[in-house]
Amino acid sequence: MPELPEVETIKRELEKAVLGKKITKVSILNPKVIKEPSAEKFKKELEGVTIKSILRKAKLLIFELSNGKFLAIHLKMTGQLIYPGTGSKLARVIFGLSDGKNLDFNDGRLFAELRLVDDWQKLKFIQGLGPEPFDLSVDKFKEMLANKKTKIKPLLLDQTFISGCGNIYANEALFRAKISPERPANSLSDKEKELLFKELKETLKEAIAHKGSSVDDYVQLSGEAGGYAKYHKVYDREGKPCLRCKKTIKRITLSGRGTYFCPQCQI
DNA sequence: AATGGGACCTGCGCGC
DNA sequence: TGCGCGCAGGTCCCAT
Repeated sequence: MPELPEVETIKRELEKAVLGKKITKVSILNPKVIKEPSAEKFKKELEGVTIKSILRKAKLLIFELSNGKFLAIHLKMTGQLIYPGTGSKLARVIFGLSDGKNLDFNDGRLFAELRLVDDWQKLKFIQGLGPEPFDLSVDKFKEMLANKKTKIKPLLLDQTFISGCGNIYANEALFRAKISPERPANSLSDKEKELLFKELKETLKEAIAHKGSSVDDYVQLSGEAGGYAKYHKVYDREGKPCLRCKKTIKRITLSGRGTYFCPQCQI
């Protein structure tokens, strides 16, 4: 489900909603989503602790807890955090809080991963992450693309290369930079690399400002939809006219992911 | 080394 | 109304 802007939205809302509150009860409705430690330990070690801070690293949410541990949540495709909880049939873990309300963790497809760990920085996923676009200089970005023969779009989705961008925003950034998703990364001119880098950051920033894109399952912490989907210029617009040149938007599959682009103005 | 396909799962929308 | 199919925002693993 969510990419960097969606996870950032949830992070900011969690800070307002649950910071300083105690987790009084953990109800595990489907233990499949708990990757470590065991479901029993997970419950035992979380009950009674206070939420001290909320962090985000790429698409990973991290709760810093008063017992020195960290709860790391990756929402993957369909994970949701909802507060106050509503007891959806897709709720997999329900955290009862000291304010009498629940924080629900929902996940239709059961891809999401919850981990209670001593040190989030040691997580394999974290160790493999490339830099977020906001932590990169344009020069470094250009240098990173220089030796890459891979198609640019799959490269933008490679979290070990650059982290935080997912399928929607990769499509959007390439459209805005007028670059074909199939171009080998090292074939981009300096100007194109600069433009792509700028558009990628701007797309992510705009998406954060609108509290994310509600496509399929993503919602804000309150359960409300995010507002950015109506500003998408190319994602999910197959068969519709390009907003720049009116040519029909095409959909292809690149490394297994739906890829939308304008065959005329993205070159 | 890099790429591609399948796996992990469930639910939804579509065409028939 | 019901069924089967294709599709889904992410990541990991394995084969080539």
